[in-house]
Amino acid sequence: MKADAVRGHLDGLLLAVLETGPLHGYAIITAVMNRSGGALELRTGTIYPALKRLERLGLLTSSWESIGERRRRCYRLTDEGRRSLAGERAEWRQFTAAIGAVLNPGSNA
Amino acid sequence: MKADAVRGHLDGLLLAVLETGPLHGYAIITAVMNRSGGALELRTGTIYPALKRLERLGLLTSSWESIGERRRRCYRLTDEGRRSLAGERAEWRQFTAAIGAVLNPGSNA
DNA sequence: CACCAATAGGTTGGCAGGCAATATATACCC
DNA sequence: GGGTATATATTGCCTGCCAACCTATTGGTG
Repeated sequence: MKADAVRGHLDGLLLAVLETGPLHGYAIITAVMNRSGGALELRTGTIYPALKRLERLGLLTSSWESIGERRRRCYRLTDEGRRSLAGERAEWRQFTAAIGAVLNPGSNA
Repeated sequence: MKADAVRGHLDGLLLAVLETGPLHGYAIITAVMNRSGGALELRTGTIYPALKRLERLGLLTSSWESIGERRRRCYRLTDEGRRSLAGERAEWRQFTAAIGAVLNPGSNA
């Protein structure tokens, strides 16, 4: 997978892996990697600023969690985030339909 | 469709609409728009530099065509371009599979 | 005839946004 | 003590598409 591949679709990915329950940053990276079968390897420089932005937009909330001396920032979806995720999914369908139609005309896939 | 949507997939789109025969720039724009059902409206500032780049890479050749006083630059796929198109299609499948798996887990679509 | 929309080709500057690089710290195993 | 995995975070860069702009021909409408 070429670098920069998730450009424009990152928010949806982050919201999607948080749908089933709160996760911290590092777990989000591994979740995206596992779900994509290893194809998508997000970097910290990619997700931390993005998570911050999504929180500022009200789509996420975060809170510190302590495991002994260890600290994690745990992110969870807000209701607004859930609505936004639905929108991202709809946009994804339209996007793949549009590009797919040009790239593989007559495949109606 | 949000602006910037084709980011990273433009080359494939251009190669795809040229697959069935040579076209000039303006026709490429309308071809992409029609095939996508009006979803993708490319700008001249998007395609002309891209076509130039693809020609430099050897994936296209171009030639001037005159209709009376009217001039058109006609682009056609090279064999290398055809091979590249096959690659773009393969990458597109992998890309949609990866993002789709994260966005809609368990849908195996 | 004047005017406008459609057709046709092109350039330039800007900027969003993901990435590489870098930094820090704890936990665990050998 | 050293290496790897876990965990968070910032900075600057670069890619690449877009908006805005420009020129010119053609054809239709009032």
